[in-house]
Amino acid sequence: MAENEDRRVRKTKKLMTKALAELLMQKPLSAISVREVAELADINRGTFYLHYRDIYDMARRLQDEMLEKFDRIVKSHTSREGADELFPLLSELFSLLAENAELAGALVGRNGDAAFMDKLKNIVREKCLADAHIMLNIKSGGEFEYFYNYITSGCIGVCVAWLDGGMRETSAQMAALVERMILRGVQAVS
Amino acid sequence: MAENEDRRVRKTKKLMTKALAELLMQKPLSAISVREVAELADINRGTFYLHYRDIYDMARRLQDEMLEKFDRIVKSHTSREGADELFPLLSELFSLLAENAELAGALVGRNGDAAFMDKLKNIVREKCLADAHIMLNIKSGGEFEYFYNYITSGCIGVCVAWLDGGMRETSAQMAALVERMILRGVQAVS
DNA sequence: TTGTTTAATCAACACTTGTCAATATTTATA
DNA sequence: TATAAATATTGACAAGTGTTGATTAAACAA
Repeated sequence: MAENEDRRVRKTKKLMTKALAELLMQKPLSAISVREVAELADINRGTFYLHYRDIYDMARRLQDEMLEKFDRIVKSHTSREGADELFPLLSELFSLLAENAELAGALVGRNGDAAFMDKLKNIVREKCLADAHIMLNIKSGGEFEYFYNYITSGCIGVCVAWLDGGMRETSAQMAALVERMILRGVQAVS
Repeated sequence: MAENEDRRVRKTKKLMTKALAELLMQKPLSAISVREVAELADINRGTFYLHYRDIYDMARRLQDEMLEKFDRIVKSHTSREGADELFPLLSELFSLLAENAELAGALVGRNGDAAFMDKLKNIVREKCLADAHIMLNIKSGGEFEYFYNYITSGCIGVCVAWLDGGMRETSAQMAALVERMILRGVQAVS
């Protein structure tokens, strides 16, 4: 038991997830039927109901799994003294995205769920709130809101572009790029 | 045009909302069908689709409306100098609940949506974040998280109890009660 | 008040949903 | 390997879904 779940379960879920991700690239969740997912995943429709209550339930649970992974990484990079280096954190996050490129792209893309992105932003917000006074010289207060919205929305935009463009850069390259943009803005490098 | 919508639309939506609220008191959203709502509201099932895409769409939009009203009230009580009196704000919020007792009770009750409550909390959180240093002597930092979670969860609990118990107290009484509990704790009054 | 616009109803439709019991298959493990 | 346990498949079912076009009724504006 590699993942605490029957191999068949893992396989089935992976197939269904891939199918949902593909469909989400084409149309919103409300227009996707269980039948479509099952058909595209090439599993029996009844099998779907062995794992999820309905399409919305499936989407919500996949979102939650992603959020949890995301959160775990962010939290693991909170050193006791306050802030730590940005690069290792970003690097891990981009690796997470790369490992789940299809799903992540779908959740955050054209037909993504705004509520999901809000939750993502809030995780980053917590992190910023905790580190802002050390990591960056932001005084908090009104400025902080703009600061964190800028970073989170900007990052999501960059991630979408990266996933959309076929992930030509490595996770490390992306992490370095984003770190630089956060800390120094978008001035051209020599 | 009293509300910028055809009177028939207002009537239909009110009926559907009431029906959904009643059903939500009995079972979770995922177990409620469009047919049930239409039947209980005594409208044609087709009419439902004139207004909402499906059951989830309906619930989400009702939630959003409540959140917006809630937010508007909270924001309207942010004076320029920072914090203002707690009582008038609470009073308005309890009036809002009273005006929408059925729906509010359903959204926040046994079969309520955790995500909805989270959003509610976040509105209060913003408010607290803005006023904490003046309104109360909280130093921010770690304490703040506990502080605001205590207040928000506590308030939701009180509201559920109030709506559940048939709203025997007036909005003003509830506002006064909650204000006292927030500022001075739950010591008995003479 | 009258004419125009908009909303609600109704019946019908092909399709999807969620569930079931029976069965077959895969997995873990003794 | 043989066995028990867990998972997936199949086919079938009643119920619910979302949409349509034709019709009726209500609301609005001049």
